[in-house]
This record gives sequence, structure tokens and C-alpha cells, in this order.
Amino acid sequence: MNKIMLIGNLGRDPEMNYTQNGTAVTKFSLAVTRRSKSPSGERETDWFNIVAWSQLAETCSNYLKKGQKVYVEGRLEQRKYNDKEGIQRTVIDVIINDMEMLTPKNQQPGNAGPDYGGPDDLGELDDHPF
Amino acid sequence: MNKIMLIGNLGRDPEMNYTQNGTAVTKFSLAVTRRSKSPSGERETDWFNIVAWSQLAETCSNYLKKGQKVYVEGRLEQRKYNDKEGIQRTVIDVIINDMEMLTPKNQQPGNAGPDYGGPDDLGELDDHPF
Amino acid sequence: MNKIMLIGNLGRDPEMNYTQNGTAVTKFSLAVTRRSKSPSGERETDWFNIVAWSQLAETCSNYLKKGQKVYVEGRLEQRKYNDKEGIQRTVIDVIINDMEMLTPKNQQPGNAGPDYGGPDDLGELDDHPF
Amino acid sequence: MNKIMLIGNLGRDPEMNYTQNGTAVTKFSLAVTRRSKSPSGERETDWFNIVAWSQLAETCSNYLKKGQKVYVEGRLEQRKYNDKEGIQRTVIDVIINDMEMLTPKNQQPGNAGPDYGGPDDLGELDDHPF
DNA sequence: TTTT
DNA sequence: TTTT
Repeated sequence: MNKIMLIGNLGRDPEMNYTQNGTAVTKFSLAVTRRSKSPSGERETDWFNIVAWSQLAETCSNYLKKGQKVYVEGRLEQRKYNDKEGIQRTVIDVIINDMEMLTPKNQQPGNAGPDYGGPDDLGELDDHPF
Repeated sequence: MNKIMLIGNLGRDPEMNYTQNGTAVTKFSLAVTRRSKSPSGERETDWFNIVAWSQLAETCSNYLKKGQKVYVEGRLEQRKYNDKEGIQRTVIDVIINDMEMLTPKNQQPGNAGPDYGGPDDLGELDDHPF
Repeated sequence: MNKIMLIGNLGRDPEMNYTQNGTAVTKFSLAVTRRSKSPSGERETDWFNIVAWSQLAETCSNYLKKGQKVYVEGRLEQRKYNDKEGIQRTVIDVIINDMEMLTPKNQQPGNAGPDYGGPDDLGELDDHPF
Repeated sequence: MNKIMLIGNLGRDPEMNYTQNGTAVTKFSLAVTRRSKSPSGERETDWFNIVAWSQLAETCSNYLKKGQKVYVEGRLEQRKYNDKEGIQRTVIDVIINDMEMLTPKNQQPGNAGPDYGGPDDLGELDDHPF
């Protein structure tokens, strides 16, 4: 088992791309604020790289915006790469398989309705047929 | 919410230390094998730094050994530090609040009994009073 | 493992009592709306009996009100009893060890502030020392 | 959110059926033993009705047997029905979307190999494409 | 009805 | 560094 569940806010609008074989992949970074305060009294934030594939990638790209609060669920994976100075870095990605929008539509920019965001007023979207 | 649940094997025996104010802290690294195989047909592994505090630190130190399979649950936190070349690195720690031993005692080295490992035959230990 | 996580709304104010040895216990029922719609197009609701003990019981009693949205996490337990007709019934309780308030304070009855509810503006409360 | 995660043992072999429109549905009951002991010193057990649909139904039917230990993940739903005395009863079903076999093949009846159970030595099966 |  |  390798399962992670996060609630946080998008730091930027999501970015969608396609792999060479045409699969959609969407990425965004998510700010998760810690419950506890640091010794100096500040609320600290952890940032996570979120990655969605296929249908979920398109949903994230279509419905999520910078600042919105979301619930995501997935698994953690490590990825190694060399930065521009040639130093090897390790990055942790959260590959999600479920996402739920938590920001009501009327609190989203450019919106006035009373409903929750998302397609058919359904805040949650995943791969499960039932 | 910032919750992570992992099942994996200890890469080494845990190491326990005490902070300046006497709180126990135990660390170990956990190998989590991916379900999927890489393009070249290998099963890949992600390594996580596990950190336990207080009572749970002492339990991990007393009962866990290299190679054992465990379930852990906790939260992810990022920590920045400078390595010996002075390069800033980011590490992800998994601060656990629950741990369950999954390796039966009779499959542990130096053991022949039929029971599961742990204190009072109770595989799982956490902070909850009920 | 026996773990359940729910997001729902309180059907009534919580009720707190004390056991004979002085332990606080708080109960409330939680309405969880299904994502999917029934064949007739209605959104169905499942009701759960939530039970909190000790410190968490007092927090729930002090801060939760009918109608509020909360996240709860715990385990499922079955309990048998005889109803007033003498028929044996089985009830499922959700014994929680974590609770997070999701209704912003300014959307709670009798409140106008911009902050989120709860003690010290901390929405989440549990047993964990770290 | 309505999520439940259980580890337990099958009380009987699973039973698979098909709905009128040809969808596979498999049911089995799962015994989950409590960590804590009752006042009289016994380890108590909670029984759950597990329901799997479609591809996961066929996997459960093909690979699971009475006595095996499994991890399941899904959501809780209530279902009302009238028993043979005409008394209305409420049943809780666990509709699963993920299942992982925890009993090694060589500990299963009629098996002697060193491998873990399941198709292609893959213990876990779910709906996710990635 | 299971299992440890 | 683990394990299957």
C-alpha cells in the first residue's frame, strides 16, 4: 500500500500536456498548511507536486483554478533528475486517482451562483464505475 | 488533511535518539515496492524516511528489525538542509502516528513460535486510548 | 485494520454524557450524501451514529452544532440490542479518533466573523501529541 | 467522502451473480477482529457484507477463498429490507473498489509454492489505469 | 461464517 | 538499505 490523501490549495492554474502516445497529463502544485505552528509562531506550508492522468487530467484542467481548495487522493512516487547545475535531485510526485473540489462555486472568481463547482454539480470525480 | 499510509519493509534496524528535552525519536527507512513494473520489466522501489516520536518511538525501536514488513500511517513533512557540498536539499519525512507489524513472529530471524510479533501479541500500537 | 473516513452534516446537536467511571462520551448522527443519484433521480443519504470518547467527546460537545459539516475518522463497530418490541437489532457505531470542522465560522448560525470555527482557529483536533 | 478500509478474513467462499443487464456482482462476508479485548478477555469480531461489481467482482470470485486474509477499500451504504417475519431491517454493505490479497499462496489450501496469490503474482487489483 |  |  502506498496511499496519500491531501487537502490544500492550488498555487497556480493546472497545466495540461499530452504524452507522445496521446495520453493527457495535468500537473499542479498544492499548498498544504500544517495544523501545528512552528516555534516562531508561524503556520508552515508543505508544497506537493500533483500529477493526474487521462480522464482525471482533463477534469483537473477544466475545473481547477489557482487558489481553489481541493481534496486529492493517490500515491507517492520518487523521480530523479539533474537540475541545470547538473546536481541530481529527487522529487516526490503525488499521482492522484481521485479529486474532489471543496471551494463552493460562489466563492470562485467570476462566479455568483450558490452551487458547488464542477460538472453536473458533482464535486467529486474519479475512475470508479460504481 | 495530510495523511499517508504505507506498507513496506525496513531497510535497516531503526535508530532511536532523544531530543534535548528527553523526548524519544526513532527513525528508519522503509522500502515500498510499486505494483506496476517499469518499462524494462523491473519492480521499482520508493524509499521513505519514517519518523516516530515518544511512546511510538520506543515501540518501533523495541520491536522492529531490518527486513520486517510493517504498516505505517502518518503525515508528510518537508525538511530543508544543506548537504556536505553546501547544496540545499529537500527531504520528505513521514511522521507516523500509527504502526502495525505485518511479519509473523515465526518468520522473523531467531524465532520459532507460531504467534505474531509484538507486545502481548498485539500487532498494532497507536496513541488512541479507545 | 478497520478504518472509516466520512464527511457529512450533523443531523442534531451532539449529546454528551459520562460513564460511571467519569469518562465523557458524546454522540451525534451524521448525514452523508451519496455522490450518485438513485434511479428516480434523488440524491440519497446514509446516516451514521458517531461516538467520541474523552477529550474528543468534550471538543465535539463544545464546538459542533446541528447542520455543521465535519470530517470524522475512526473505526466501525457493531452493537446488538433489543428494541421495545423485543426484536434484536444490530446497530453500527463509528467510534472516532479524529474530527475536523469544515463549516466556516461565518456560515454558522449566530456568527459573522470571517474565520473558521474551532478553538484557536484550529479546525482539526485529535489525540496526537505531534 | 465515505471511505472504509478493512483487513479481515473471508467467512465463506465468495458468491458471484449477474444482474439482469449482465453486470457481475460478487458478495462475501468478512470477519474483522478487534484489536482490543472485551471485558471478559475475548477478542471480538465484527462481520461486514462486502459487495464487488464488474471486473473486481470477477477477480474476487476467481481468486478469493474462505479463510483468506484480504484488504478491501470502498464505501459504506445502508440497505433496508423486510425479513421473513416482515420486520424492517437495515443492513450495511461495503461496496468495494479495491482489493488486495494478503494470504501468501503457499499458505493457501492446496498450494505449496513460494509465491503470493493472484493473477501474474500481483496481489492488488483495482480500477485504476495508472 | 473467519482468523490469530 | 528492504522485500516479493
